[in-house]
Amino acid sequence: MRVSRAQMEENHCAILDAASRLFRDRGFEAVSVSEVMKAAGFTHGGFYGHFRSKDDLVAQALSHALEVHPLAPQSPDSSSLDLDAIIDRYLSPRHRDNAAGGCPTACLAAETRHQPLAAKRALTEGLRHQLESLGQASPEAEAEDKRRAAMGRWSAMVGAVILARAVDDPALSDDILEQTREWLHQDLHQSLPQSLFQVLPSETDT
Amino acid sequence: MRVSRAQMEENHCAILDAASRLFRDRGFEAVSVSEVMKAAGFTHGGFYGHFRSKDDLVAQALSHALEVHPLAPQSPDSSSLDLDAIIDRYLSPRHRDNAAGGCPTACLAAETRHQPLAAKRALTEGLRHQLESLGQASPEAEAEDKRRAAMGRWSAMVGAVILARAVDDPALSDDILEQTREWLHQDLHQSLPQSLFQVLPSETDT
DNA sequence: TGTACATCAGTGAACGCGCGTTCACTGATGTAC
DNA sequence: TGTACATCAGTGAACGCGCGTTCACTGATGTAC
Repeated sequence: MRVSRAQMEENHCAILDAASRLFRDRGFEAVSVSEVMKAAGFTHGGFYGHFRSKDDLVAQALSHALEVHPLAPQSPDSSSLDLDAIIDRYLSPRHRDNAAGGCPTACLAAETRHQPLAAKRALTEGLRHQLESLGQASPEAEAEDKRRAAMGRWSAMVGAVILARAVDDPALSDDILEQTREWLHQDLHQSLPQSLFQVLPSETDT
Repeated sequence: MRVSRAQMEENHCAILDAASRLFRDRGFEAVSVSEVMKAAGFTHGGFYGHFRSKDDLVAQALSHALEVHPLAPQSPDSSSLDLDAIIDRYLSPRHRDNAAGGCPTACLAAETRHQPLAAKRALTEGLRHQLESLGQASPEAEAEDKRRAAMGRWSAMVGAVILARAVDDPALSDDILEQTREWLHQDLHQSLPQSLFQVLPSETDT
């Protein structure tokens, strides 16, 4: 049952797609090689024609997921990335409930701590891009402030989705998303007129 | 080799302590029942005299860890919980590098998504306490604002530690902790003179 | 362009291994007298 | 208080199971002529 080279590449991609979804939904360890192959439409035997090991699949699937899943939808006019919209989208019940199709970082970053170097490297690379995107979308004036805000906001976004997913009580889960969302919006609109706050201390002194 | 009732309770606690450390260090799935028993100083056979299943251990160990590990050290004068100090402690390289003895939420919240109800319930309960503590330590005036800030800050703290631990590059890891720390401090000191910002808009108008 | 054959992507049975769990056994504890 | 015995916490061999991985095989693909 040999298959054309183009078909094989397509199959490889199909395996990565299936793995990416299954891993995000249930974690690296809970998903078996056989399950991934079955989800992609194959039997488990062919696996080692595509990957050296399960660890190799984990690293490639993570990298694949992070490439395919950009932080923000590429808008037509690329300069107007709306940070408010990104935050609302990310911290929505819809995203929380759709782990399989959602942000790989929120699903897999914590697990990646226990994975071999290659997976960690893939996550690190993806994280750099996410921080870059978020930094570009930040209203802060200085590059240093953009970077700081990107790291703080991204930590809060990822953390909130992780906590909202782990919690048993739906009301608390919704609240974590909603309050973190509003807290970030508040911070965002306070820091918009950045120059104002540097004037403030002298004003209060007089 | 029967053992006194008091001794048995002590042993039960020793197993929970061992499990709590091992789970935080390497995750629920990567640690076997045998390993936990060995670390506690026993053989694996005795396990089912203490727990109904591994799932039961997971839930009890998580609950135990969250009880033993309070968010803030109980200071002598309990009203002066220093939020700055809590943030610095939590987002320190020392905490990042000491997962086995660190905050259970940062280590296990993400994994708890894949665990049975009992574990989720334990985490939910622990999270409520952590949010309560953080809310009490918050400088915001209104209860609603305290709660919102507690959720936002806690998401950022947990998220930053998770990301810092997952990343391969030590410089980036340090940076995530440091920038998130400073970002939270900034937010904290901006929101301290809360009443000031309500006056601000009218002042800028004149 | 058509034929003959080597290549190799995918199949499915089989492997060793470590997991969670069970159970007959041991011997110190707790208790009845 | 001292003795005889039932209880049961902990031991360690054994279990079935699913995992990651291997390999002889199949048959369509790619190629040499």
